[in-house]
Amino acid sequence: MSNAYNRPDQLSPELRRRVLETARRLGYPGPDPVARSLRTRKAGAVGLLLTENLSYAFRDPAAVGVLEGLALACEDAGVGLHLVPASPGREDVAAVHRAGVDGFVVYSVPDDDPHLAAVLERPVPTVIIDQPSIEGMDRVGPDDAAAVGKIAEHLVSLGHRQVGVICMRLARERNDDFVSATRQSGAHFHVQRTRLEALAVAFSAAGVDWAGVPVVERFDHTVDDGASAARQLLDAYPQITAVICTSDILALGAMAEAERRGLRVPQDLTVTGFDGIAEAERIGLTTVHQPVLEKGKTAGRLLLSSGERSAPKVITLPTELRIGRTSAPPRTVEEPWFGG
Amino acid sequence: MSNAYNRPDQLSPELRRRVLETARRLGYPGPDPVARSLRTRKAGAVGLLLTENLSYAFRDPAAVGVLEGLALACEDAGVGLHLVPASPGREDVAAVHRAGVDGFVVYSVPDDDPHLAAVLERPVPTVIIDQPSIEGMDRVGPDDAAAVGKIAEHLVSLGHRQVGVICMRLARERNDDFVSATRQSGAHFHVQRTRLEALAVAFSAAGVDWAGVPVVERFDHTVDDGASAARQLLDAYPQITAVICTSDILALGAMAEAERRGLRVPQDLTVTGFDGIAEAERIGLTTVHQPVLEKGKTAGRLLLSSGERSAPKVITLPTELRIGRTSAPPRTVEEPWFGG
DNA sequence: TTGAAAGCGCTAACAA
DNA sequence: TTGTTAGCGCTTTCAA
Repeated sequence: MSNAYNRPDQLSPELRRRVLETARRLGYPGPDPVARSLRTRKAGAVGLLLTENLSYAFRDPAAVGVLEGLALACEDAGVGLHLVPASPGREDVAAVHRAGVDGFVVYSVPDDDPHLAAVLERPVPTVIIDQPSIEGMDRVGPDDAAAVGKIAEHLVSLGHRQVGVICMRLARERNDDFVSATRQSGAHFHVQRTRLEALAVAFSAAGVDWAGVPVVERFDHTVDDGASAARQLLDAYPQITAVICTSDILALGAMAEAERRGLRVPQDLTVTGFDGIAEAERIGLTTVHQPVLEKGKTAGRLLLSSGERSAPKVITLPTELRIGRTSAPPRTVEEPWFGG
Repeated sequence: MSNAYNRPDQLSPELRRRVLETARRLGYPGPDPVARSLRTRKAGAVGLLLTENLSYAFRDPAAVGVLEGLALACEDAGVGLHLVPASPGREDVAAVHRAGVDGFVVYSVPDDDPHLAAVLERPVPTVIIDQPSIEGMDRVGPDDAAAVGKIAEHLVSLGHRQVGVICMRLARERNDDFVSATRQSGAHFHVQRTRLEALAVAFSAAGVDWAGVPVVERFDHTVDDGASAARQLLDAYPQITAVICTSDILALGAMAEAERRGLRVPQDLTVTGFDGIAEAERIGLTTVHQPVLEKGKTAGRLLLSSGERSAPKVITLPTELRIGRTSAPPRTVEEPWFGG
């Protein structure tokens, strides 16, 4: 019987036909996939753990690109992609335990996420995209430090010394405010921490006191939050000549806020992003482009080929500084004894 | 043992602790989700069948919105969302058989899709979004005929009589060309067929001979295809005053082509879309808005509550005509004996 | 070539 | 309160 469905060549066509016809007549709906999975020890699906709020994830083209790439890799391999229900608030880890999958892709979660811990307890291969960075685990992501270094270099060479930073959340607890040095160095999001550290290194090297550089954090990753962060930043530090954002989405918000205040970009204010989403390209945002589709694809392929490896693999994807129309030298300060 | 994991209240905390600790010491990774699913007859996941090419699906905000809504509904219910690997070309239906899910959501597939047939053979509840429309099955979608009727009415009242149509694919076979009457009426995509029929009814009522209205079809759903379709349409029928597109994505392409030809919209050419995606709103496209997020959410909830029903349910979502800056009365033809 | 049976790992019902 | 066992539906091995 099983043979009729799975091994057509192992029995006579005539018998196969008869078996299948009888099965249909009896209302047999075909082999049960779950029972088959139990027996064959193959679920035929890859789990995706994503603890960002879905509404923000689906509105960020960079995240959608990763998702698309992963879905493409799964499609190529003929396996399903199982989105694990998990949101930042919910502590319900059961969904991770319940997921019938052959492996997990973890996309951009904090190092202390309980869902992540649950994934790591599962006896299946796991690939991490972006963060966290865990010793001995497969990971795919850009070289954040180098990428941000390019941005910093660009700004320093333009002459910017008074800069401000807008970053995504640094921990699971909300802090829509300025960030202390402690919070920066203790950030649970590896990507954000690395980017801030790289900025600190680069600007310190240029003679800027990093302790004096304001960093504003936003929990939610939306254009509006980018705008409100820019407002908070510029209200407190109007002398800032460049706003460095750790994502294009936040940078789009900063651009909107600049316009609202009547600041021309880049003449009055320089704004930079990170990711290289289509809309950023369209408006000419100075940013770092990373190949998000490739990131998802690579992670999927890495996971699906993980049987063939023993040593953990970390794949670093290339990034490219894209200088657009939103960065320029800072405006020369009018000397007071010259002006009116 | 099972109780220790699943029914903490059925045994003493002390015993539970001891059992769990011993389990950990022995390297027991927790209950196997597949075996559990087999036993409980619950997979804890919803399947999503989407036979559109992923690259196009993820680039269309209307599709992403549906996906997001569905994912949200699943998250609320604590069940996973299983993307079934299926692309338009691939005839490999096995993935549908292999998916360990408690039900399917089918999103916008042709009525003769083999994957769809495979889904319908599975003994699990199924909800269809948009198409196909199958008697006796749960379905969620807008009233396409009424929605397109509003567009047609709007154009007729503006005075348009010479119109052209750009539509998405009408069958699984590629036909990037003009559409014959037979192909129109025999279209395997219910949504497209309905929209064309509604246009035929409305324009016929306004005294326009529908047989004389050119309809151009595109297999791939991209902005570029919209542009090439507009080119084909306007090259052959330069007298057209309005281009009706069955999606915003196609309309964006038509807009680009109009600009390329030096046609001002709406003075020289009226362009309309369908869906109401954010970018359409941003550029002021005249279109019909449909609540895509709600569509996905509603479908998910409908599926997850399908145990409580017996009669099939068809849910029609509201649509709204949004008149933007891309529609205006046709340019008055300069009478030859007046002009130069 | 065809049929029979063991057992995948779990849960739920029942026995002690 | 705790321990035992049948059986979910399949695949695969082995016997006929």
